[in-house]
Amino acid sequence: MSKYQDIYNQIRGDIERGEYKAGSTLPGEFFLMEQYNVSRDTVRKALGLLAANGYIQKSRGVGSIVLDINRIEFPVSGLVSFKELAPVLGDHVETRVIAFEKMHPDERIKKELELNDEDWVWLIQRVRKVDGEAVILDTDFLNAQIAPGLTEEQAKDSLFAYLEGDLGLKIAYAEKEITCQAATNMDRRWLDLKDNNMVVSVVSHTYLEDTRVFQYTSSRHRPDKFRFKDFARRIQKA
Amino acid sequence: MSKYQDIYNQIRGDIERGEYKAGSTLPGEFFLMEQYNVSRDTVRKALGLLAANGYIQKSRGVGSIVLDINRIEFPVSGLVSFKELAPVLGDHVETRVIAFEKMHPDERIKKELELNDEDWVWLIQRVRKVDGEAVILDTDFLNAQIAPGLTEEQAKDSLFAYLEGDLGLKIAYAEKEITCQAATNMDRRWLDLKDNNMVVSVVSHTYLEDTRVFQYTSSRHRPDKFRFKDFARRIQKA
DNA sequence: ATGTATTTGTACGTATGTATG
DNA sequence: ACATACATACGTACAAATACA
Repeated sequence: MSKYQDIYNQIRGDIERGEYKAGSTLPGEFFLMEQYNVSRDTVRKALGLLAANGYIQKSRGVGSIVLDINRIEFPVSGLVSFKELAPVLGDHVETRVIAFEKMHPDERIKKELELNDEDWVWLIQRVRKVDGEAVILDTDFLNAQIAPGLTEEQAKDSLFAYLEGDLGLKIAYAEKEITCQAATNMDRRWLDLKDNNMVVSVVSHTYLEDTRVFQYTSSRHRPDKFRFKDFARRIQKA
Repeated sequence: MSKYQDIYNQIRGDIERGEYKAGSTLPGEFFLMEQYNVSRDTVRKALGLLAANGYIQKSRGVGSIVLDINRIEFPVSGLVSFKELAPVLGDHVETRVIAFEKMHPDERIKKELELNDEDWVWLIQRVRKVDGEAVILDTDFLNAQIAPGLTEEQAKDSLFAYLEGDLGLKIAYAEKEITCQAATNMDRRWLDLKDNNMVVSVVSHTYLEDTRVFQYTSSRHRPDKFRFKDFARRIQKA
């Protein structure tokens, strides 16, 4: 862990614990330099992370203003695994693995994961229950060349933990697309849809640091249980 | 415009025009220093912007790899006004203003915009037509203390252009929440919902650089025309 | 209205660390 | 073992926006 990440985590903790209150300004950069005994560059990198993640708003001539973190609740946006998200969703979260097999990709998956006919993929389907109701149906395709020794236990626990922790892979970024779609028979079979005839579809491609796609996921949500929160900064135009 | 923003825009243009091809690596930081005759710090700030916006993936010991920008199409995520988004949505985009008045806020709006009883807000309702179909119903509440002289013409054109251009306000960030909801009578009255009985709701608070909320918006979309794209980076854990 | 201090932003330079190939 | 490339961290100087006396 680098110095600026340490300082980021410390200040973030201070904000989350309310030691820096929403609406107040943080100590200035030169003060923080002394407090942490680092250069201004290091302080500014830490503050940059805080700004990017919605903890502060920096303003020239004014200072760094602490934002109201309660309003944002927690990053349901970003790139976070279901397991990491679970504490936010509620107390009773379960995952049931309904399919787990190694197979050759069909045309669609070959294209999504940039594979050839002779390559292998893992197909993993999981139903997520929150408070006893099946509300999310995840279908994952993983490049099996990248994660050859995957087990069903790991799929039930957390794919990300296995890939990052055990394999040492670096998950870098993802593209997601959210749309609404008519419920399919699969949706009706596995989800407690009640009288909903639509689902919210979140399709994502996940990439490693070397820019290889390793995961293609379709996540289908019961609409009344779907919620996506986003924190977006305005990009200055030319 | 600062040097690093210039360089960001130039390299971004080169990527969008295909002069740097997806999968290739950009020239190294030291090469770019010479090419643009700037310091490494300046080059790295430009590359940092490119990485944050999904144009490149930086990798230590390897270089900065150009990502496939066609896949992402264009930032439907982020903080972008409807007018700025229009070119992406299609050729025939119209806005009709169906309500425009200055009023006192009710309890709900007072809370959302952090106002008092005696304050004023603008209520603006707009229907967005894409290819002849009414698919989005926007309801905006604006702090009228911040934008006193707003006109219906400006509301029809672009609120952001007025606020940033004419008033010189700095729009900094927004929080958005996406959910699905049952269609209301208002939705059915103004939108071409066909046989949809739900809408996708995007509720957002928009903030100025001094962290004042100035806009609270409810944007209701016909589900089959709703699409949200997101580019998310993985945050390294402690 | 003016000047001064404060605060963040930009830009430059240098050195060393770390991962990759 | 070596060269290459990005990452971190230190330093300095000045610019630009804001706040306040």
